[in-house]
Amino acid sequence: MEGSGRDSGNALLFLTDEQLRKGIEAMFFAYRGFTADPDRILAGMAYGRAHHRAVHFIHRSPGTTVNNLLAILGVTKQSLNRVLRALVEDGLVRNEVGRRDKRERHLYLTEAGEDLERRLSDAQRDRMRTAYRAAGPEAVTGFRQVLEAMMDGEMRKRYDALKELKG
Amino acid sequence: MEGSGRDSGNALLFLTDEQLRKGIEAMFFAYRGFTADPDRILAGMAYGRAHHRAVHFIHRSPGTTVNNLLAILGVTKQSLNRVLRALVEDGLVRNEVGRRDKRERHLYLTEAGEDLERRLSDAQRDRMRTAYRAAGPEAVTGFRQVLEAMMDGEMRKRYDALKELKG
DNA sequence: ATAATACGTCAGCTTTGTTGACATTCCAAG
DNA sequence: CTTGGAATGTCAACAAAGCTGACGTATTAT
Repeated sequence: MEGSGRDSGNALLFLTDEQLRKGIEAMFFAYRGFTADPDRILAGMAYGRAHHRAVHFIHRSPGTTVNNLLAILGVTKQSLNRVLRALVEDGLVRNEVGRRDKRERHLYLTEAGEDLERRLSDAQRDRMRTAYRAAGPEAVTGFRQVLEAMMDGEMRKRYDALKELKG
Repeated sequence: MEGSGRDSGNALLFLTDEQLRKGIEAMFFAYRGFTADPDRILAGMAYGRAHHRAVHFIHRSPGTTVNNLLAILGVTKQSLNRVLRALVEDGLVRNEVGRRDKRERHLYLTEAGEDLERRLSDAQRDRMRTAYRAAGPEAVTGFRQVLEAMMDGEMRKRYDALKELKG
């Protein structure tokens, strides 16, 4: 039970097409796992992944505006509005007219919203934690490095902006 | 090379909720980048991500059956059939009745199919390569370790099965 | 002979994205 | 104060890609 391929021969072996393909497939299958648990929770209710994302980022940046959320999620306002309307109607999200700029709507989770967020992120964090623990701290560092290098320019900015908030 | 583990205080810092949240968000934004380039290519044609996935796995395992593909992609046959029909009609995928079991249809890419596959995977590989190069070989190892630990059981099996093919 | 498997297909539904058009509210510049 | 543009909300129509359920047809297995 041995080395399972230490790439020690060629220093650039990790850049071969084969290695890249493996990375691509790993990304595909892993993303499945990444979303599987929240998806299961949401399946029963009338919600989907889009609702999860909205709830996540509102929880993360309470008081964020619709436009902000739009840019982070990278969808159209019509698409987001549908999701947001459902969440507001169901009492998970609260809508507050801006004090300084009354055109803006600031978004907050209600208690029920925070409850759902917690259920979803607990499930997702559990999987992430298990994966992190199995891989170890150095692997985690590498994981994050590769992911950050893989982001699109615009998304990378958003990610960095988020990092500054609580990071 | 073992040195990682036992910094008494912070040894488990990578398992805090904050660290896990960062990982979750990195995964979200990175997946955006991961699919962005193929999406752009496919946008013009009448194809989408589903066609890309089908083409990818047929290229990767030529002669695979419909059932096989179904299990790898984790979708219903109706959903896959819609995609496959379009690809066959457009002459990108070839359909061959099984020699041993005539119920099975073995799937192959035509030359046009291989062309598209190459265009798509070149784009995706380029981004992956850039990310790999920026992060370095050790980061890549960690990246893969975390991803593999994040997969669902069933998907993990499929991923491992694929690995053995060209491993 | 019968049951199970592999595949295709029809019909209908859901989620989540898209455009385009249009109204409202409001800030800010002239 | 008027007006242009920004931020938001909403309507309608549509598309991609998933789903369930039902049914048909070869083919293979029992």
